[in-house]
Amino acid sequence: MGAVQNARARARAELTREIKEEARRQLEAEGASALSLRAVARELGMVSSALYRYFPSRDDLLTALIIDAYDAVGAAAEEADRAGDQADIGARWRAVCRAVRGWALANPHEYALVYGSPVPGYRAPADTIAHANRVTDVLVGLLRVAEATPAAADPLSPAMAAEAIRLSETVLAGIAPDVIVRGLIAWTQLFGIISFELFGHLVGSVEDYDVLFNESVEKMGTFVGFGAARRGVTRSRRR
Amino acid sequence: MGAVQNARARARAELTREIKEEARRQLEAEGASALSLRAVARELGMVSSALYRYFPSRDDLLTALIIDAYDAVGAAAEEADRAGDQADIGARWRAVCRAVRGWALANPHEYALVYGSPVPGYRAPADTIAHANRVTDVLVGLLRVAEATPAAADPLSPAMAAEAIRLSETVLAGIAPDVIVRGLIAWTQLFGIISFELFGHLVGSVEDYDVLFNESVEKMGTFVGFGAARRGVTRSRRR
DNA sequence: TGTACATCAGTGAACGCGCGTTCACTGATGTAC
DNA sequence: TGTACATCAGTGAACGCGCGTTCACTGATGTAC
Repeated sequence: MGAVQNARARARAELTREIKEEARRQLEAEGASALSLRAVARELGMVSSALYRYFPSRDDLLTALIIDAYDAVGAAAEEADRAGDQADIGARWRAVCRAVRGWALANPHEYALVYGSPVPGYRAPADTIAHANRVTDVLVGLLRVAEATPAAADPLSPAMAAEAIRLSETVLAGIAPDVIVRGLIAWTQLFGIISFELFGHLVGSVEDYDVLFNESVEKMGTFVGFGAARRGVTRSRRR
Repeated sequence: MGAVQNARARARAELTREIKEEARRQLEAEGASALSLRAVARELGMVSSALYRYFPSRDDLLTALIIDAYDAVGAAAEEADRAGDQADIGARWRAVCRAVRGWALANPHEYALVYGSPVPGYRAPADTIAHANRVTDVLVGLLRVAEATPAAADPLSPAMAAEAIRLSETVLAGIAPDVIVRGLIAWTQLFGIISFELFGHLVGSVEDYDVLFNESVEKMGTFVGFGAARRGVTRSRRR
């Protein structure tokens, strides 16, 4: 257990990383279901059976990639959230949305791996959940400091109110029910528009996806109740 | 070219339909990339090479399934739109949204086939576009009769306004720029929330997805500007 | 510091599998005269 | 209505391929005394 074994351990960690990197490269080229242990091994100049020293099966490699993807998008969102003025909730919302989309555009197949169709024949193990929650928790952090909207103007249905109140008393403690619901709607919209862009469903409508995305972020930010002075901020940022 | 050849042609059409049906069944079981000509043939009691009389390649079969899926969701939306009071735009929006979700829940793998991650190694030919547009056109029809919102209260960014004006003068003639943008946002939200539900990203938040979906439809309907008396209608429908 | 032993990474062959596609063929169905 | 010919659906064997996983093995790296 001295420095020498650490050397072996370090070599192991290094190769594990390289395997995942190569697997990620193949993901970009072919998609998740085409990911092949043999091809990864071939590319690394190893024999396919050697990979079993690092991952007990193909599915475990896939799981590792999924966890990495969730971690990457989560980290991107966290970083964007921390970067700016913490008091400017509108700016934080914008930054988080852009970070998620930026990561998705830079890593389209990893995005598809976790937010697209589930990989056929693959069941995600429970330990992916914590990693999936990282990015969600960033939104929850924002909702916690969002201004409560005048709910009376547009009340929730009784069933929805009951659900939202339950959440606001447990996992989402401290967030107004109306804000929870609006947050969920904005959150699904965010991933909806990113998926539509990535998967080609915006072709033939708008031409400049940046412009549409930014507008969408603005309007949904207002919808949730992220700040009022947002317009001015946005305008000055845009120029 | 008499009744007799029609018999042969009918047999051909029948088997073509059966092949697609079986393929769809396998889609449900395994996902798109696992769709196998040999398995389809096996299940139909044919030899695999016989399928080549009906589809020139596996990709062509996949294309046929994609076209059918787009047609099915499009038809569901059209029918829902036509079913109710044409003057009640809010009710039509609700009906269309529920029809899309209903179809998606009933045919999750077909939904994933067209709205999930693109199938690796497969390029959709151009003739799928017309079918993809069917469901979109239903939304466009609604936007055409939506009340223009008081745009001055929440103006579009200059770049967005330019894009939206271009659309309102060409493919989306007659629809106010602000309504176009809000329609796009609501549309991506609709598919975003359906995808999140189907792909398991709502697990751990809300429990009753029906309730959340309906609330989302209400709020996004208001957002776009589909009717003002919607609340009353909704409430009475819900009971 | 030196030696005996244990751990571990990587090899290479093999198993058993399913896939898409091609091709020459048989026999049934339809057409023309 | 009957016959010669053309069209078409479906067969069965084969090609060439890649896959995940197992297993007995070699040799290098690390550990204990």
